[in-house]
Amino acid sequence: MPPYDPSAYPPFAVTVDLVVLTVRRHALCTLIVKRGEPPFQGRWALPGGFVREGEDLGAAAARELIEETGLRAHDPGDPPPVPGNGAHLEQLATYGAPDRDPRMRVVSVAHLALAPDLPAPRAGGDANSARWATVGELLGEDGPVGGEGATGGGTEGEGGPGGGAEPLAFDHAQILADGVERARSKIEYSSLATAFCPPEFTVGELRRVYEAVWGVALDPRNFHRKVTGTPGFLVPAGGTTTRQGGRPAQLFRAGGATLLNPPMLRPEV
Amino acid sequence: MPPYDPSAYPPFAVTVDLVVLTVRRHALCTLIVKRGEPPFQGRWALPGGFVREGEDLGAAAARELIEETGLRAHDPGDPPPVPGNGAHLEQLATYGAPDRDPRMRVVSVAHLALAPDLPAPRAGGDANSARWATVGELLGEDGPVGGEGATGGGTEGEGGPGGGAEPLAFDHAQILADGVERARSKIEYSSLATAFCPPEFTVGELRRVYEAVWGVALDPRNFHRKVTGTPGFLVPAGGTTTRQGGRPAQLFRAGGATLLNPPMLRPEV
DNA sequence: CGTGTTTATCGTCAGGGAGACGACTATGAT
DNA sequence: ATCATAGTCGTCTCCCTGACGATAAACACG
Repeated sequence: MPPYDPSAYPPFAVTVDLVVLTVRRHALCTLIVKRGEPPFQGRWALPGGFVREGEDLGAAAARELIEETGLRAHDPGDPPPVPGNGAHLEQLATYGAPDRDPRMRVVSVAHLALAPDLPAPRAGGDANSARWATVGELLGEDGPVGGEGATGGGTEGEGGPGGGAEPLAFDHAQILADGVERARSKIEYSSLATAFCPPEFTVGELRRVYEAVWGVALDPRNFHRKVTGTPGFLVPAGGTTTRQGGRPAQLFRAGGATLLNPPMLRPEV
Repeated sequence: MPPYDPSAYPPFAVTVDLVVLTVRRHALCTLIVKRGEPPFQGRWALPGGFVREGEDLGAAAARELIEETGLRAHDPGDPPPVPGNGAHLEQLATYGAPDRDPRMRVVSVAHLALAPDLPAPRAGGDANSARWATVGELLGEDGPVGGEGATGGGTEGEGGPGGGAEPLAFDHAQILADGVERARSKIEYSSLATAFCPPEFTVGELRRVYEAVWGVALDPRNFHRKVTGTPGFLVPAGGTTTRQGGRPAQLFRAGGATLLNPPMLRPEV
């Protein structure tokens, strides 16, 4: 290696971008914000921002998450003290193609956040510049889960009605795709799907999370056997609820186990 | 978000660090280089260097890999045209703690490379400033595989004889640990273990790779049944070899499958 | 040249987990 | 009362895995 040369330290800007996933109305959704300035002004993008001096990467991601959603992140290591409105946050990957930002050389450390369903997004006070979009809408994955699927309801807000919407700014479509794939694969072998649920939830609610993230229908009986039979996955919370209609369901809380062995199997094809 | 402020773009240096793993003498080994200048002068570290202007992150990692080992990286996407001396290379994670480099703010995008056994390391022409070290030696994992284990042989070179050696520079011990864990988990559900093997290899050689990476002993009969029974994992290469002694073994080549379903199960406990 | 050693490869058998699906329970809606 | 909806328990079969016996084909010795 030649001796160090000052010209060997080209300056970079470092940002964090967030793939914030949640499950809303049986569909996997992600938070997007409307860009207020060039480049890509007026286009939708993943939330994010510059890493500050003296700020750790994970801290920058957690700060952005709070700014955009109010969610407090908890580290993957320690179990969430109050799983209430905390989100799982982990590093996803880093994107640094030389031309990914026309202004300057920017390296973005993307993070993945999994959050329970939230009332409404807030974008630093600006209301309609942030929204939840279904992943299928952004990535062109057309394939509803079962009957009505993701395009149901009626208050779909803006965006294209049927087909794919305008693509995300920068390389954010790729980042989103990577984040979704990470989430889809990680709920297979970890208990991370509970991060999409409120502090107390039923087996059916957890199953609907899996169905929304994977985009498949699961057998309620086999799912129930699997999750209740995996030690440490779920612990009974005591009560029951009937908020889904039908027979009251037992309430559970996320157990201490983080790795599922054997894993949940995503149905093939 | 407040309007953009030039002070919000603190300058960073961006580097790539490499966790190059291989299997040598039944032990999982990684490439380390001796630092020639401060900080951590004289200490061992992972190979790496600064990302150049206009250079992609993956390209920088591939360039460093060639500089340090002569190995050409092939992307995970396309199958290696000639699996000869090509290495698997993928992004691992990014490390950017504010104080990880005392000189300046440095964000390092670590990459993981898996390579077949190589004759000898070369460090940009400097011979004895690079070496293969066993992962157990660097991370303090003491637990030989079966009989003699990793500390066998005699030409162990420099470094501490028995116990743990001097810790790696910077946060490279953490990076190495993360890379090893990635490799250990990824050979479970992918055919990546073949990246440790020469272009043609036997089932026994592949089994010894698994044993070295996981640090366990596997049943040869069940392993043989598993890998030969998984479609697309191995394709017969035609010949046989006896380079391991004993009955001649059939030669195989890595098949097209990249994901193993069901996965190879790492024995617990 | 036989014997032991080493490695490869084929078979067998029992146990566990998962998919498919039947049956029953408990609530609200009509 | 009846139906629709959801939850929960059981059963059955198939496949995979782990444990392990047995055979095959090379080499190293005497």
